[in-house]
Amino acid sequence: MQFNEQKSIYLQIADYICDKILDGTWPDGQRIPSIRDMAVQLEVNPNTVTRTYTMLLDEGTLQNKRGIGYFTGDDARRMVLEKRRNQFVEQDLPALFKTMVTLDIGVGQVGELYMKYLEEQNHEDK
Amino acid sequence: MQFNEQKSIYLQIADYICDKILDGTWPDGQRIPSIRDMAVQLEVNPNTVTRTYTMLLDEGTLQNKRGIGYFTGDDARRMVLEKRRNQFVEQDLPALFKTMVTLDIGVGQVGELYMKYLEEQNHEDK
Amino acid sequence: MQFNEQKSIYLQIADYICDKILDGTWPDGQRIPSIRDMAVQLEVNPNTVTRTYTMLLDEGTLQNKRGIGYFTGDDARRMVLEKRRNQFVEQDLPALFKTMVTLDIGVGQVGELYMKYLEEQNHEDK
Amino acid sequence: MQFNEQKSIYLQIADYICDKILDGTWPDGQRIPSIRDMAVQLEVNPNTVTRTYTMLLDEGTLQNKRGIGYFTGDDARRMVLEKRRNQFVEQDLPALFKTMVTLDIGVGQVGELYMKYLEEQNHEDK
DNA sequence: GTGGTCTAGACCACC
DNA sequence: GTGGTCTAGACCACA
Repeated sequence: MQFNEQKSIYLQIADYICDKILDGTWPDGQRIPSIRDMAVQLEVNPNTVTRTYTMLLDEGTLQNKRGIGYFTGDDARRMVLEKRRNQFVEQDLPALFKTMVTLDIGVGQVGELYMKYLEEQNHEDK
Repeated sequence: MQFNEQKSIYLQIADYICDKILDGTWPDGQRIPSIRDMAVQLEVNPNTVTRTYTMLLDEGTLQNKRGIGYFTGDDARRMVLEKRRNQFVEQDLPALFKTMVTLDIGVGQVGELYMKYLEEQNHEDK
Repeated sequence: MQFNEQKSIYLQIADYICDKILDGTWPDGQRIPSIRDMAVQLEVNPNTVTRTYTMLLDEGTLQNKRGIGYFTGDDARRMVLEKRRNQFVEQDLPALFKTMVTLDIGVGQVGELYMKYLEEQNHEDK
Repeated sequence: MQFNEQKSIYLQIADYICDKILDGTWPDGQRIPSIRDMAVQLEVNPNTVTRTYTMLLDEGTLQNKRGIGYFTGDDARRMVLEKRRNQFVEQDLPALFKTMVTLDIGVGQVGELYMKYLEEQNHEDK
């Protein structure tokens, strides 16, 4: 996996896991790869994965059954969705709007770029 | 000046300077406060300001006359504008779009929130 | 390590590292000493080494794996060679030539001095 | 006048003056511009010119007649020539030779570049 | 363990 | 006065 340089790796792993939960790859209560497997797969240090799992455990996004492994939480999908929605509306959007004002970029232009984006995604999926 | 905890101080100072350049407070080629003055004004260590100035010097946003002081670059405003625009179009927007798709939020809703944002700004300015 | 007084220490450390890369001591992609180790070894402050490493990182001569350490770049040797060659051909030689003209010293004399230099080096190596 | 960023301005002014002495523009004992005039002409701070003049005064390259002005020394040309020759043979050349060895550049290549250099100079002079 | 950042304070060359 | 460099020491996030 390719990691962004501007964000901690353990947080990027958390995003990766939440993506899987959101898109249905890992339904609520599903077992997820062990720390060791995940570390091998993502080519990172096991300590880094541990850090991610611990954080998501504290949030309730993951649960741990001793000696068996890690599982998604029983209400994981809803929680992730809500967390992201809050983050989006309260943090990301205001910052974005501020930039739009500074750069004098209107909603119209953003809308056009969005259409272009959706098109590109479609092409890639095919 | 109040600094955000999530971003390095020296980067926030850089943003602060670029804001000044963008809004016309410091036109192209204008002298800006000396390292010491800026440090006193922002209540940070001179070394931290030095770091910011050096970075912006390397970028070309600032220039430097020995023994005299730092000045905004001869083409500073355009450079900052372009830098921010690129950042917005190539980094911020794609991230936004990805989130919109994941959270199933449409352009319409974002547009409404934008209107609300502009309104709030208006109230604050009054 | 002994440092020259006429040049900044951090630049001399950079030269030192580039020498190691050029002579094959540190092949491309090789891990180099940590900032702390290098600082102890060269008897300078870690901040000074940090400054060197950061500069070479920006150039691409070094690369960096978070939490692990610094490494020579994947194409470090070629880059250093080219950088030095450019410096030589575009800066050093023209300055030399200008002086030769001013002082009315011909290629022949320089050639003789070069031979003498090579001889001396030979004696020292033995 | 355009100044190099890597060398102090006052030293570059000294070089400029020595060049004038060497090429005969200012013969031995000739009056040279006042500090104020030189500063205006070179677009630098008078203090900087003062520093240059003082240094050259100490060396004997310049002399000062109180209330009248600055003059080249009575033996200025020979002194400058000797100073430069020593600098060249004892400092510049060895450094250059070392680089040549490192970069594996031979006398032959340098000779060719020298011919090219002389040619370019000829074109520029015409 | 690693690097990244920040502070405090000092000295220097330079304009 | 200006910036450039260096030291000392500290704290933090990260792997």
